[in-house]
Amino acid sequence: RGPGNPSALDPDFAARAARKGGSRRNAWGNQSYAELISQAIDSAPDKRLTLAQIYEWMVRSVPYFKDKGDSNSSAGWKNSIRHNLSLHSKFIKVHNEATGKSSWWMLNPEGGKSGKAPRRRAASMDNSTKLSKVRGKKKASVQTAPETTADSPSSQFPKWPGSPSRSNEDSDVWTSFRPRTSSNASTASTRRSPILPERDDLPDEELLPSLVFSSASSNVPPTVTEELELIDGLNLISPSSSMLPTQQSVSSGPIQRDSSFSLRTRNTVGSASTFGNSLFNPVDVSLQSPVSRFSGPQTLEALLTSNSPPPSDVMMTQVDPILPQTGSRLNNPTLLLLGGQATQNKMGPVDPRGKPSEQQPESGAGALTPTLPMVACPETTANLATLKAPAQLGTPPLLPSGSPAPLGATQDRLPTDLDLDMYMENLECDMDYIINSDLMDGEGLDFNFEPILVGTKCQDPV
DNA sequence: TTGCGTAAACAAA
DNA sequence: TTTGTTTACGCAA
Repeated sequence: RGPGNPSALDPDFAARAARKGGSRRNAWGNQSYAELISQAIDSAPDKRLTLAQIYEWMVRSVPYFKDKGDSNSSAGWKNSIRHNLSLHSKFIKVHNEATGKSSWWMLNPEGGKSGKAPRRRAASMDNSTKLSKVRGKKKASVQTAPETTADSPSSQFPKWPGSPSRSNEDSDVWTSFRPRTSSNASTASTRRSPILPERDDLPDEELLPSLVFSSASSNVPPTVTEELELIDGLNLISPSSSMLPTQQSVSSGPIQRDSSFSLRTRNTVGSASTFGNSLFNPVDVSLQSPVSRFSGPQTLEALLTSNSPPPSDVMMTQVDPILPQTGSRLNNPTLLLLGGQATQNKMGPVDPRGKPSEQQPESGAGALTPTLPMVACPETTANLATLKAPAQLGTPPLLPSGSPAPLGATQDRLPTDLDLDMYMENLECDMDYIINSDLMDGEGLDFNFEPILVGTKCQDPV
């Protein structure tokens, strides 16, 4: 594998190499593929292009590729195009509802971490690498029955296009999407297809909450469903990210979607202009130095103590949603988590999935608060409390060996891996609860349960 | 070491 | 076949 001798396989290599002596980095100029693709997408009226359209743009707009549109000579650079699209988190794939059409490719409003997707073979086997490997393996082995069962998470996502109670007129372009990474996540970045079945590939800390919401959203009235979808979207990037909303915001921008999600997101973000004309720069700044958004004691204090919604734009933009393994990113969610905890008494149950980073601002906006407690298992809340309380006292008995590195207001900061553990625990509880008290009961999924009863169930899930 | 270009394996549509 | 993901390699800065 791999090109031993590029010139042997790349007929343009010589020409390119020849020009390297000059000012050109590549045969077509100094722009990288990623930059060209960005340019192509940016030049599109809708700020989105299919792969084929990107090809077309290249052939049309880049002299070097003008005579390389035929399949004979295009394999190489098209492969590179695809490679770059997949590789860079700055590009996001958006499901194209039109049948037979390939996905839309858009620019990640958050800049995609200055291009590189977080799942490359950077450090040897960091979290992202592990995740990607796991995901890759799963993809190869699992990938089962996407969109099959009625109650599978996927069955709910097709609703996204129509956005139940909203306009359907644009359903063919309504593109539910998620960060590839998540990445999400995500995560992991990853990056994931908008198709929900890929949630099966999510690491547990992401999968579980997703299932929670999926189960809920597929069994609630449309209006509530929409709310939950919103949360689900948020949750996809949880426990700490805010990418999806941002992307939603952008997707609703150029695509002109009429969705409460996007509207709310805009409101939450504070100003859609954040991702308006310049899709990268404003957010890039926050990405490059996310902590700086919190460096101000006022902001931090507000996060930790204020009952009023903190600056929502901070909440929605400060975290890098794609790099859950990024320490700088995790710091913020940790703070946010604690911020949510700090306001727990005032605000009621804390989302067990540890995403007060979304909840808090949303609660302030009154948008999500009613729905979040629905899946908040009191036990997990209790666990959270038991975990958090000592931590807040500066004695983290349940903490892994990591040192919290207390400093000032951040003395509550927990080790990042603890965060994950906490998520896991909380999520497990959610799952147990959902499975045992709802799915197994066969009583339908009524999430409008009483917290007290829920607490009982959670205490003894079996 | 990192970013980039390139090739290629592989899978899904 | 096209699209998309991922891995691997070599090169240059």
